[in-house]
Amino acid sequence: MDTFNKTYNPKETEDKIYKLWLESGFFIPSSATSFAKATKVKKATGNKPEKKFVTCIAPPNITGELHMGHALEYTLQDIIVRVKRMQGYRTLWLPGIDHAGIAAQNAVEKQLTKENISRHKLGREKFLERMWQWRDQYGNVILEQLKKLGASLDWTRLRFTMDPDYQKAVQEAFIHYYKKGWIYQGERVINWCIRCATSISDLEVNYIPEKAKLYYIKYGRFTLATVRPETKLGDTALAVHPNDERYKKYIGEDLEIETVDNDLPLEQAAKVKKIKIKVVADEAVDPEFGTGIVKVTPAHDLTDFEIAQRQNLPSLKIIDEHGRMNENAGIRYQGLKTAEARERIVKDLETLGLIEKIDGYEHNIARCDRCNSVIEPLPSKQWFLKMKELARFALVALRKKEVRLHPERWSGALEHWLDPKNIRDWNISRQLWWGHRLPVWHHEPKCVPKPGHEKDIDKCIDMKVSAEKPICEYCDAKFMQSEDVLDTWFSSALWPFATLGWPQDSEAQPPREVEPPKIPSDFKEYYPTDFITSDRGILFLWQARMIFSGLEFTGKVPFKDIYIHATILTKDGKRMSKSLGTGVNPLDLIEKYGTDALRFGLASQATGLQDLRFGEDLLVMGKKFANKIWNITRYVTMKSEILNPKSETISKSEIPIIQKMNGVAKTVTENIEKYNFAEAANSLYKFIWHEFADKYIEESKDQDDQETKDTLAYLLINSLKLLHPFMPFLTEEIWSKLPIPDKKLLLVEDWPS
RNA sequence: GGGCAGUUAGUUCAGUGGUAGAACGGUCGCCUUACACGCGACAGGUCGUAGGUUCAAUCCCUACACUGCCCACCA
Repeated sequence: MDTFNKTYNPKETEDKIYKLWLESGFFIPSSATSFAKATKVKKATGNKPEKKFVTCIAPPNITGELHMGHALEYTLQDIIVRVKRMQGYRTLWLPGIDHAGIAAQNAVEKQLTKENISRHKLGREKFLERMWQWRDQYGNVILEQLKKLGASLDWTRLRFTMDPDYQKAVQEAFIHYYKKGWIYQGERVINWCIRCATSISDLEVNYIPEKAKLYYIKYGRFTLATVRPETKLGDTALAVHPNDERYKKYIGEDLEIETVDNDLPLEQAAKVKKIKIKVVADEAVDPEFGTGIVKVTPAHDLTDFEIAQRQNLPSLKIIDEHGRMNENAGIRYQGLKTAEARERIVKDLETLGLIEKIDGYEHNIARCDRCNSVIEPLPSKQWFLKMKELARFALVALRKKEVRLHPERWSGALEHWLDPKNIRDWNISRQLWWGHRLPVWHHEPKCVPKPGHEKDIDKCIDMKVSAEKPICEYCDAKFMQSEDVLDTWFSSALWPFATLGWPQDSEAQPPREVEPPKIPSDFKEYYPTDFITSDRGILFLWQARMIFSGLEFTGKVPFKDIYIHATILTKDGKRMSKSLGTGVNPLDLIEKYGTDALRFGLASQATGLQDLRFGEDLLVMGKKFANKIWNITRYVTMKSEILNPKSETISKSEIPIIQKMNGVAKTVTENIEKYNFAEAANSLYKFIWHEFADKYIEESKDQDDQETKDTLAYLLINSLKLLHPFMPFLTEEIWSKLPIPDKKLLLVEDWPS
C-alpha cells in the first residue's frame, strides 16, 4: 500500500507536525533528555556528565512581524538547536519578546493620531493601558509566526521584558549600579528628538548627508562660517586653534562685535546691537576649515559643550524641547521654530550687512533612528551609566576569547567600540511612558517636618534610589517616582540572565530567614548560555551591553559564541523595507514554497558574507529538493517493506556509497559547528541528489539482494537525520511514515556521528 | 576622515598556486514502472583594473577603481 502521494505537500504537513512536536514536550529540555535516556540503548557516553546546550534568542519587538532577517536568524538558530538536541545535549532555546520602548510607544501614538487623540490628552495611566492592550493584541503575533518557521523553542519558558520578575531584575540592576557610583544624573548636552520628545543615546542617531547652506557671518574683524546662524544667539565665545598664527594674538581678548538686536520685536526693522564676546583657544578647532574660527554655542552643540567645559564658558539655552526659540533668544525670535528663526535671522543679518556670503554645502544631519526627525542637541538633566569600567571588563573578556565572534572580523569592530578611548557614558533615561520607570524617588513637595522633627529638616533627603516607594520619616509624605523610564536596551542587556530567574535564583540573593522551597533554578541550570546569533546592526546596542552586564551581575560572560549572520538584501542589493515596497514577507514564501524550502534556501546561502542578496530561485531549489527526498523515500519504501535502522554491519562496510555517506555526515557536522551553514547544506544536497539518487538508486534498480536493501535504508535514514535540522517538517513527516520498528520522533533521534 | 566586506557564467553565489564549479534561468531531446518539482545532453566566464612575487596566479603581495556596511562627525 502506498502511503505516499506523488509529491510532497507542505501545507498538509507543517501545522500537523508542529503540533506533534509540541505535544511530545521535547522542546522542553528535561523531557527531551529524560526520554532519550529512557529509550536509548546505553552507549559509551552513559556515565559521562550530561551535556548541556543553551542558546539565547534575540527577542523580537512587540511591534514586530516576521521579516526575512528573522527568517534567516531563527532558521540558523533552530538548525544549531536541533543538531545539539539530536546529539543528546540537554538543549534549551527560550522564547521571548521585548517591550521595545520608543518603537512601541511610537506605534501606539500613531494609532492614537488616527483617532485624533494625543497621548498627553489621554494621560499616562490611560496611555499605558493602551500600550498593554497593544502588547496583548500584537505582542505575540511574531511568536506565532516563529512556529510557522518550525523554531523548536521551549514555550513553557516564554518571557517578556516587562514581566513582574523582569521588572524586579531591572530595578536590582539599576540600584546596584547606583550604589557602586556608576549611575549619575547630570545636566549635559544630549541628543533630543523633538518628535519623540525624549533624549536618545548616541547609537540611536543616524547621520544623513543633506544639502544645506553655509553662511559666512561677520563677527567684528573676523568672518566665520556656520550652517546654523540661529544658534548665534546662544554663542558665548569664539574659538580658534591654539597654534593658529593668524589668531594667536586675539586669544583671551574680549572682542566687540556687531550683531542683530534681538530685543526689538519682529514688526520693527532690524537694528544693530554691539556685544562683547571672548576669544578662546581649543584643540578641537580645525584651522583648515572655513576661516579657522568657530562660534561656540555650548547649549546646542556637543562639541561646543565640551569646549565650554574645558574653557569654563557659560552656557545659554535658546532652543526648547519643542524645537522652538525660547526667551533667551530675545522677543524678536522667541517662539519661532529653529528653521523659521534661521530664515529670519539671516534676513536681518543681510539687512544689516553682516553676511559676507552664502555657499552651498553638504553635511551630515543628525536624525532620529526611530522617527527620522531632526535631532536637536539640548542641555538636559538625564541619567547616565559610566562606561569606562564596564567596557574594560567586556574588552578583557573579548581578548581572552571568553566570547568569540563569528565571523571573527566582528570582534575587531566590537573591541574598537568598547575601547576606553572611544566609549562614552550611556544616557539611560528616556522621557517616555512605556518602559521600566527609574527606581528613583523625589521628595515632592518639600519636607514640612511633623511636630518633634523640626530640627531634622537638614537630614531630609530629596531623592532616594530604591525598589520600594519611600516615605519621609520626618513628614510622613510619600515620595514621588521619577517620570522617566529606562532606555529599552538597559533591560535588554539583562536578557540572558533575567529570563532565567536572576536575581531571585542566583547566588547574589540576600540570605532569607526562611529557606524557600527547593525548586530547580533555571539560572543555576542554564546560565551562562552557549550561543546567540543576530544581525550586525545591534552589535553595540545589544551584544556589547549584554556582555558587560553579564560580567557585572553574574561574573560570567552571557554566551560563548556570537554568530553575526548576513543582512538580507533584495536581489538588486537594496535594503529590504516595507515602506519602500522592497520587502518580502517570509509567510508569503512559506505559503508558496513551504517552510522547509525557505529554510533550506536560506541556509544554503548562509556563508560568512555580510550581505545576502535574496532571490526566489533559492526557494525553487529548496522546493524541488524537498520533493526529491519525498520521492527517494517512495522508491526505498517500495523496494523494501521494512527498514532496519540498526545496520551496524552496513555502517562499517566497505561499500563506497556508505563510506561517502559517513564522510558527508562528518562534513555536515563539522561545518555546522563552524557556522558554515551553506557548506553543510550544499554538501548534503550534492550527496543526496547526485550520489544517492542519481547513481546509487539507478544502480539498485537491477538489484534485489538484502545488502542493497539495507544500504538503501541506511542512506535514507541517515540522510533524513542530517537533513532534519534544515528541513524539519518534511523529514519528520517522512519519518512518521517509514516502516521502522520502535521508532520515536526524528526530533530526538541520534545524530549520525 | 578611520575601519570592514565584496567585485568569478544571464542572475545569486561556491572555489583552488598548475585543464574554472553549483543552483536558478536558457537551448535541445526524452511521460525510462521514485520523482516532468523529473531524466539526459548542450550553450555560457581573458575570475574589477594596473603592477609585483613565482617555472606557473582567479587564488599570494601592492596600488587603484567601483559597490555596500560600520565608526567618528568638522562648525
